[in-house]
Amino acid sequence: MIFSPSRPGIYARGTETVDQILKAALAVLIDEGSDAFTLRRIAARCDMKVGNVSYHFPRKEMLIQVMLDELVDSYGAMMDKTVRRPGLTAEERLRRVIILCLDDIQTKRTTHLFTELWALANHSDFVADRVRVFYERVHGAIGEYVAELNPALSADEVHSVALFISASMEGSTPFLGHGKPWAHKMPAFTALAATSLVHLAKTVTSRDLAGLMAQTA
Amino acid sequence: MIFSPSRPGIYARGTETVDQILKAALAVLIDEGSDAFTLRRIAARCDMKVGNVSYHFPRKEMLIQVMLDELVDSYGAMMDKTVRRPGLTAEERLRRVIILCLDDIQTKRTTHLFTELWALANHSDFVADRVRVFYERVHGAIGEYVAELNPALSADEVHSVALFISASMEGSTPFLGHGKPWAHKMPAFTALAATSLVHLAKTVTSRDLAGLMAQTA
Amino acid sequence: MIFSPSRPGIYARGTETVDQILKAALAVLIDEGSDAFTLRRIAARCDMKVGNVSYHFPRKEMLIQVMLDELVDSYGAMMDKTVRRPGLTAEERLRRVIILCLDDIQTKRTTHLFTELWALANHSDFVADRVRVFYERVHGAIGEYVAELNPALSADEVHSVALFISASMEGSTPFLGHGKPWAHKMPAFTALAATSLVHLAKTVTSRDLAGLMAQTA
Amino acid sequence: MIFSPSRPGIYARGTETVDQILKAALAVLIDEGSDAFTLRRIAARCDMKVGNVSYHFPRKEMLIQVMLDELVDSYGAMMDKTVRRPGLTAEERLRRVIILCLDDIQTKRTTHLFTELWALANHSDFVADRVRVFYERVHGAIGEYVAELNPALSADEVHSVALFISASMEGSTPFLGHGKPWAHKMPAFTALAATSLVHLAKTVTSRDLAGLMAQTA
DNA sequence: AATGAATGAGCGTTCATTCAT
DNA sequence: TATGAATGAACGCTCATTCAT
Repeated sequence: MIFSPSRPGIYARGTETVDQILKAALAVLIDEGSDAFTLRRIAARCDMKVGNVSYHFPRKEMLIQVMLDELVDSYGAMMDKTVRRPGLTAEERLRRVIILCLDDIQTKRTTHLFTELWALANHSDFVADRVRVFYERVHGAIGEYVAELNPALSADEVHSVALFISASMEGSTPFLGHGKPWAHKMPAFTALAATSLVHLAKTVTSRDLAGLMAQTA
Repeated sequence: MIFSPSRPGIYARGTETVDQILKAALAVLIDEGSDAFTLRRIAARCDMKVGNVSYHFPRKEMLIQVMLDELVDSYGAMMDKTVRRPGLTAEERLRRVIILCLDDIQTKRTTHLFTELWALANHSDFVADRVRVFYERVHGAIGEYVAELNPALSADEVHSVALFISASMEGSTPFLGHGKPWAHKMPAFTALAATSLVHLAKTVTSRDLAGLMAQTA
Repeated sequence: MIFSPSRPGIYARGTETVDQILKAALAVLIDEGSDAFTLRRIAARCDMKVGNVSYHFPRKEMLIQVMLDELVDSYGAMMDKTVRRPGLTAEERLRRVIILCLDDIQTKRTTHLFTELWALANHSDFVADRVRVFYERVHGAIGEYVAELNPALSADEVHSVALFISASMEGSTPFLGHGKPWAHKMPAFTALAATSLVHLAKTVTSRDLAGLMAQTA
Repeated sequence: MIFSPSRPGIYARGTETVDQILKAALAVLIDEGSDAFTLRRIAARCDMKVGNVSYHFPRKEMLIQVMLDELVDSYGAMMDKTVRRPGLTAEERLRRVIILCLDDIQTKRTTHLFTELWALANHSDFVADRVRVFYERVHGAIGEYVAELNPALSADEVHSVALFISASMEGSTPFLGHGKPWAHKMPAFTALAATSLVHLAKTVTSRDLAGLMAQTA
């Protein structure tokens, strides 16, 4: 017996196969994009036949859902593990989140994956929901530090600041992400982000968040 | 000229039919996403037959290229028109750019379009190039005001700051764009962005941009 | 130009192709049965590619519907043409209908087709409807002669007699139809049917149709 | 014995599992039609896995054969039990057969099953054979009464009359069977059939069966 | 005896593209 | 210029069957 029966399921081969399919599916999405996200390419990527992929995931939709669930979990776990270390000040923790995120954005995996997910979320309620859940977690973590650094802010204001901090980081993806035109400027970007976003978290006031209804036209 | 010289004149942009096709194509991409971006749906959208779309754009790729060229032009023109008004200070202009961008991000058109383009740019050199050209223009404009507000910065530093400002705005797309989970918080986001990014432009120093090599793991 | 442009449609080839497809589809249903009624076999039968069949009939259901509509029409036309001849008595006309039907039942086409349709009608409302419409026509024609031969019967009684006559004939299909075990006894069957059903039409009374609620249990 | 001797005993009809499968298979054929007659749906219907159905019936064909064998047996037994009662005249027995058959035809089971079998018999020798065997039995029973009621007829003539009587009844299936358009007229049909077919059996002559070669066009 | 896993063939359908009209 | 017709490839999915467990 080659595979360890560490997962649910009677036969070890089955759960191993499911893992291979999920891994291959993610790889296809990352390496070839959502246009190429077909059962045939996924099957080819893990040396299987289409029918077998269909056997384990009777609907393509199911494969996508399991894949995204695991993906969001793994990103959440990564964040928790790296950030929630004892003995660090809120400021230091916020700085670490920022650096962690921007480092991660430089990976091909994250650059490609999240741009695909943002696009898919436009027309898929399921993807939109998974993306929302993930960022709720991220914004929640960032918000904790903001609240600690700036106790005068209301919960809603804290969330707005967290949104801004997160957006400032995520917005680097199409500019400085993997393979993007200004990827080489990520060090400067990271330095600026860490400094200015931490400074913002500490100094932002309710007034800054209560501008007039912003309109130009 | 990219197109085969055997059909001269076809791509004159004023042509009624070609314009209809391009308009329909953009509408499909925005309303239905890149999965649905097929010649059939485009043709249906402008009451034509598939064959006619294929006649005017012998390769689907050509349609995408012409469409994107026009798109980038139109976005660039919009920006120029709104921003480059006489009699405004650099600070006011920068503030206006920020408000303009964030307003625009709230439209379905921009929210859907740019998320799609960021994803397509992962695997299409042409899309990547058009996106790059567009943002070069945006960053150039922003950089002008930054340089004026903060003359101590080098050209490269100005560009880094412009990148950060632009990223902070673009990053709002998947969070507060059209139909996104926190769209209702765009007013607070805009107020915060206008205040903090203008402040950043005025106060950032070379030191802020020269942090240690940012690494965690 | 090979084909005459006698049918609607801009190009003659198209309507000719549609005819070929319909002919091939019917041939597959007759020769291979409803299990083999697939686009691929239909296409193969008329030397086409699957995509072309799909082009002319975007949904398989459409192909079935057009095929059945034409089929019912053609059977109806056949019946009308052969039966409604001038200068014949009602009795002679009824006899001719019977002989015509039983002759027709001996063809492979009719034997196979109607047994398939009866089965398909169990689970397809569309097929059930087409079959019903066809037999309404048949029963109507038979009823005319019955009413003339037996003026004492009410319209409903006439219909009941027509149903019986028609059922007596149709019931021969699985026994004496093409390739069926007792096909060789069709002459005797026809003689008996012609004699006894005409006799029935002339002599049946309201009383014969008003038996007690027939139950055995 | 048709089945491979390498798995002796599997086909003992009393086996619980095999019985469940056969029952489920029949139910699928009746309720969903031959299109839906797949191992998957059969397995689902008896809460088994496809593999288990395949284990008990290594070929789908075998399942069909065993199912049909049992089916024909059960119909034959039903007929024998109900009809062969002591102390009845031949005429009364014939009347009972007619009523029994027409009652039975009104059940969903018989309506659906026999229409399916007639169609399947077109392209399956095995089905054709089972159907033939079943009707031989029916025609034999009917023929007994006909012979008794009409001793002047030869054996072949008796068979022809039995065929006609049986066909008259079976032909009601697609018209007045379960869910068919004129199901509500079955009482009148039954009354007419009982009266006229018994009358026919008693009065038919050799001459009625020896018509000219029946041909029209 | 029963099931999970896997395969290869086939299904209806959609696609971009070509070509004659 | 515009369209009907046709093609070949690919799509997600279902099927009967095989085999190791």
